[in-house]
Amino acid sequence: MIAKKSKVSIIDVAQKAGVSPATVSRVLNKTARVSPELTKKVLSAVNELNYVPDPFAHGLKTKRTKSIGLIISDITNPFFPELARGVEDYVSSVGYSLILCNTDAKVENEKRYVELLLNKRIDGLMFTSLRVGEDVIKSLLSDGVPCVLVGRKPENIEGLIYVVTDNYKGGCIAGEYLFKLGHKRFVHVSGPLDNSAGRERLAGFIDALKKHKVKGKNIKVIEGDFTMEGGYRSAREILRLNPLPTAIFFANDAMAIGALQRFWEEKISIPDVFSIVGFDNIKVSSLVSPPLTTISQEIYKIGQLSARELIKIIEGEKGEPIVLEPKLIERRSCRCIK
Amino acid sequence: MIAKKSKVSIIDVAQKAGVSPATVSRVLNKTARVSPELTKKVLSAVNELNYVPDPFAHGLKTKRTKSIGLIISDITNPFFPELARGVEDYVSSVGYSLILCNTDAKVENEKRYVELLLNKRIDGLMFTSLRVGEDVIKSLLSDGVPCVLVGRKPENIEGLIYVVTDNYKGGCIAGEYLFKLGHKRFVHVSGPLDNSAGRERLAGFIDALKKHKVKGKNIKVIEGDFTMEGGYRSAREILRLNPLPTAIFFANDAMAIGALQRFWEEKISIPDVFSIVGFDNIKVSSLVSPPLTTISQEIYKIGQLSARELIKIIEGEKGEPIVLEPKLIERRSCRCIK
DNA sequence: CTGAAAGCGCTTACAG
DNA sequence: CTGAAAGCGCTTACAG
Repeated sequence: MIAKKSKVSIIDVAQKAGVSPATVSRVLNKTARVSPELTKKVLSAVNELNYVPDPFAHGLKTKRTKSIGLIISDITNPFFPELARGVEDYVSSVGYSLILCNTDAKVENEKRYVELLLNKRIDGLMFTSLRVGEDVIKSLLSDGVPCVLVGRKPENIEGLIYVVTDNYKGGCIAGEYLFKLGHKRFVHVSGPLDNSAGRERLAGFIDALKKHKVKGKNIKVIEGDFTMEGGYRSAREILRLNPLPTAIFFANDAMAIGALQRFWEEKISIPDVFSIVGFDNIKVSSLVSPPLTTISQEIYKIGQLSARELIKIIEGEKGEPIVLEPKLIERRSCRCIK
Repeated sequence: MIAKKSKVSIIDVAQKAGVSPATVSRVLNKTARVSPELTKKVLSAVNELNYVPDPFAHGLKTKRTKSIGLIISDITNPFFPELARGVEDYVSSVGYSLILCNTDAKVENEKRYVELLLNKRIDGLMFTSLRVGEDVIKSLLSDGVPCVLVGRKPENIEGLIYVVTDNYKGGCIAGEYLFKLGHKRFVHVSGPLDNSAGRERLAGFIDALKKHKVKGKNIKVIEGDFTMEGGYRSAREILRLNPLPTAIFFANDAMAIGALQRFWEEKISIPDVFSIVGFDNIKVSSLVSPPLTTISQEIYKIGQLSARELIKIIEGEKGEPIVLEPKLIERRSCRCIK
C-alpha cells in the first residue's frame, strides 16, 4: 500500500505508546538515550500507525530538507545524464532527493537557482559549472552552505571540496598516444579557457607533445565550448587550415561527435584523413562511427563520489577532495601513420 | 548579491511596516484585500529587509512545497534528458523545482519513490513509466494528489491527465513508409507489450501493412524493452531469421541505435541490407551513422506541456489531455528497393 | 532517562 | 480592511 497523505501526528504516536511526544521525537531522531522499553513501545506504535513525521514541522526546527541541488548547464548534454544518475543513485540510497537545475551556463540562471534553492532551504549544492564566480561560492561556504565542485578544481577557494579526473594527465595521455601513432601536425579543440578543466587538458596535451620536440607551429589550438554544436563549427575551422593536421584532440566527446558529424557530411573519412581523440567516454561515443577513441572519465562514479562527499559535509563530517585517473580507451577513430 | 540564509521573519517586516504579521502575510500571498497604503508599506519593508518567507513555516500551514517529482526509468536513456529539460524549463519558469527519480522501471523503486515524495509533501507527480500499476495511481488520484502520465494513455483510469504523441498513427506512418519503399518482409522490434505506447506503435505498423495486403508471415514481431542493450540483442535475433527481412521498424530510437551498433560490428551495411526506421527522434539519432530515419515526437514539448498541465492541476485548475502528432523524419537509414 | 512547555515562523478563522 | 490569537507538528532546552 502506498502512503496516503498521513494525518497521524507525533501526538497520536505518543498516546498510543503511552509516552510524551518528546520521547517519540527522541527515539525517532536518536537524539538522546531512551530506555529500551519505551523505545520498543514507541517503535511499535510508529509502525502500527504508519507514522511519518511531517517534514515541514521537522524542518521548522531543524532547517533540513534532505534535498540537494545539482546545478548543471544542460541535462541534454550527454555528459550530464550519467553524472546525474550517479548523484541520484547515491543520494536516494541515503534518503535524500535531487533537484535538477539547468542553467545553460549562464550567470543569471545560475544565480537565480542558487537563490531559489537557498530559499527552499536545500541542504547542499553541487556545482558543475561555476559561472556565478568563485566569490559567490566563497560567501556560500562562509555562510556554512555545504557545496561541492564537480569536474574541476577550484582555483583559489580554500576548503571547497571537489571531485575531478586528473585533467592534466588526461591531456598528456592524448598527446602521447597521438604522437606515438606517428602524427606530426596536431589540432586541439579546447574547452572554454576560463575553465580550469579546459586549461589543464590543453596544458597536458601541449606538454606531452613538447616533450617529444613537436614544434609550436605544428600544434594549433582552437577554443571550443564543450558543446556538440561547437564541435561541429570547429570542424569547419579545421578544414580551412593549411597544411591540414593529421591528428585532432577534442577536449570532450561532445565536441568530437559534433565534428564527426560534420566530417561525415563532408565525406571526409575518419580515421583515414584525421585521427581523433575525445575526452570523457560518454555512452554515445561508442555508438558513433567510427567509434570514438577517447580519454575516459568515470562519470557515473564521479557523480556518486561527489554526492557522498556532499552528504558527508551536510551531516557534519569532513569531506575530502578526490582525484580520479583518466584512462585511454582505444576504439576506431585513430590510425597509425608510421 | 546572493541571498544569505535569511534570519528576518515576518514579524520584522510587520514591525518595520507598522502593521501586523497577518497583514504582511495577506499582501504577500494575495489572500485578502489590503489597503493600498498598507500594501505599499509592507512591500517596501519586504524589499528593504530582503525578506523571504520560510518555506517550512509556510508549508506547515499550506502543505505546499512548490516541487514536483519526475519519475523516469533512467536519465541515461537518451529520451529522458530532453523530456526532463522540457519539464524543468517549464516548472522553473513558474517557481517550482523538479525532483528527479530514476527507477530502472522497477516496481519496488517506483513505490519507494512515490512514498518518499509523498512523505516530502511534493505537490505533484509526473509518471513516465507506470510499473506501480494503475491501482496506485487511482488511489493517488482519489487522495487528491495531482498526477500526470507522460508518453502514453492510461488504460482505464478516469480523469488521469496525460500527454502523448499519437503512437498508433506513428506506427502507421512507419509501415506506410517502408511499404512504399518497396519492402516485402518486415520485422518490428516492439516496446514492452505491457505498455500501451508499445502496443499502439505495433498495432499501427501492422494495420498499415495489412491495409496493403502484406501477409502475416512476412511480418515478424520481436518484443523489445526500449533500451539500447535490448536493441543490440534484438539484432542478433533478427540475423537468425530465415528469410531475412529487408525492413525493420524499431519502436524507439534507442533500440534502433543499439541494433545499428551490432550491425556495424557484424559489418552489415545499412541501409543496403536492412532499411531501418526508429521512433522518437532523440538527438543522437542524427549523429549515428547512417543517420536514423525516424518517427519524431516533440519530446521537449511533451515535457513542457506535461509540466504545464500538472501545475494547472496543482493550482486548482482543470488539466486537459494532450495528443501530439508524430512526423516522419527521413534520413539515411532506409533505401528504396523498387 | 523522561515530561511539560516554549518556540520554530508562518496562516487563518474570528472579531471588530 | 485590520489585528490578536490560536494553531500547524515538530524539537529541544529546562527540570526533575
